[in-house]
Amino acid sequence: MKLKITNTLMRKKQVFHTIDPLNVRVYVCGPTVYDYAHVGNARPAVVFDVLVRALRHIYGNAHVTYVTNITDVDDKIINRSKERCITMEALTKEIINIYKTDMAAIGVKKPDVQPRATEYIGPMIAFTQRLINLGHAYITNNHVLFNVRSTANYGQLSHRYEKDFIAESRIDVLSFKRNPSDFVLWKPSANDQQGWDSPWGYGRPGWHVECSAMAADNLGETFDIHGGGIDLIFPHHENELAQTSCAFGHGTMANYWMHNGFVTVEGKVMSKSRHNFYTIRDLLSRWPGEAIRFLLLSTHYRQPLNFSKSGLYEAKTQLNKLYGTINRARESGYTPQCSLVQDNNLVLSALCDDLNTPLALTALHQIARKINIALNNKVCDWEISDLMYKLLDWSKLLGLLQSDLKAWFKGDGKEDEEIEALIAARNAARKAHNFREADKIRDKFKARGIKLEDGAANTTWKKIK
RNA sequence: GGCCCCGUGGCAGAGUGGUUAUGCAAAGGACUGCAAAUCCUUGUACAUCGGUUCGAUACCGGUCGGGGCCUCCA
Repeated sequence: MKLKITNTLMRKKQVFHTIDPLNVRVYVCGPTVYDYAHVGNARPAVVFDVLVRALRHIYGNAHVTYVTNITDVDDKIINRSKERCITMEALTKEIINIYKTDMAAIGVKKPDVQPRATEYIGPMIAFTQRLINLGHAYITNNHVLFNVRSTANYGQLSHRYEKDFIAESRIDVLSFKRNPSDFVLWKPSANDQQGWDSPWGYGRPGWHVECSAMAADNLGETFDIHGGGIDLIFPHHENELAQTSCAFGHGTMANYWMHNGFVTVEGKVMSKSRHNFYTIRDLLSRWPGEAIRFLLLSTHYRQPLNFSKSGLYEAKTQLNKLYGTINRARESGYTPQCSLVQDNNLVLSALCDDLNTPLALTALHQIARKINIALNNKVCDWEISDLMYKLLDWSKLLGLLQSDLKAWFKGDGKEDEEIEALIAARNAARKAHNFREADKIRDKFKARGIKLEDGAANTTWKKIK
């Protein structure tokens, strides 16, 4: 099956051809670690996690290299650590730990390499020196600046050209720039600021260099896919592309550029100053990570996504239904078993069409319905086992439905005994036709968010809140 | 001013030049002591105005509405 992806560089959907099928290489821009991850950080993490799962499925687990960086050199970090009166190292260590924990909780697998900018200062200095030597960068006022006029292709990714916006530029430009579009490769730091010694004095790298240096170091001078949020197209990715292609003399840095759409929160623009944002950490205290993941995948990655509590509720409901189907089949004595019947993997085919995750989710519902119909009709044992297998197996591509059923429906097990005792009491009342008492007990369960299901043989329970 | 995206039934959200997903919610039915779960059925949606076409929600153009980016800001 051919994977098709929308390439921002070409502005169209294209069939993906890898440079090397034995080593498919992907780089995605990660977070700047000065604050807790929010849903806007989580979207690219989840989306590209699914892309990488699909690539590993197609090319083989060992034949994909996935790199996402962590930006731990940044003015925001400097400022935040001052505010909190802690060292930058303490701040970034804390935030990185939280980030990794939160991403794991929403099912994001660890990338193969997760380099930190501070670990690559040497390569960044070398990279900058290389650009100076090749005449693409110049030194002025203790800064090293990239000269955008040294390459004819500047603007090819964002389709943004100097002539178009220079007159309307709202931002004051550094007076010593040769051209307003030139950007910083290295800038001086004050003595009390984070910095490193370099041929141009004590200072720190500009924002864009880190990705060029780390991508080249880990993936080579050109690689397959470069991803990130749509806001990164300009200037970040445009500048990375300019630097890398100039430094190495290849026309391009990555063959395919993919960008995920923006996230709004409860219908409004996500804004830190207006306190309109959800951190993953907060959400996890109320909702399963899988519901967060499900919601993020229920909209196509290039579309804008509105992240809302009601959306989370529906995501949870849908997961309850899917897990409920597996649970029902298991309670009927079936186990997942792969049959010899070949079936088109509908999740994979949906993902191959530019990562159509919403369509992939409907494939899950389709199988669930087939299982339920088969269970209702009590026929075809092997078919039920086969469908169960497919539901669970296909879901792996999306990173869903891999949780333990008991954990999903019944929590940590602390209440099990008490609940079972109450159910026994209720069933005794039912047997005695004391339905008023039986319903009273069920109402109590309902108030606790526990749903009872009276089966033919026994009564089972699920937490639904 | 420049570049770009979006507007689908009560809600979420795919897709397609003609047969009109999927999920949630709602209504009816089967089942059940009552429920729940599940299955079945129902609702004829594609901002607006033109154009192309035998035929457009889908292609093109205008309009209206919403959103993003435009240089040290991630």
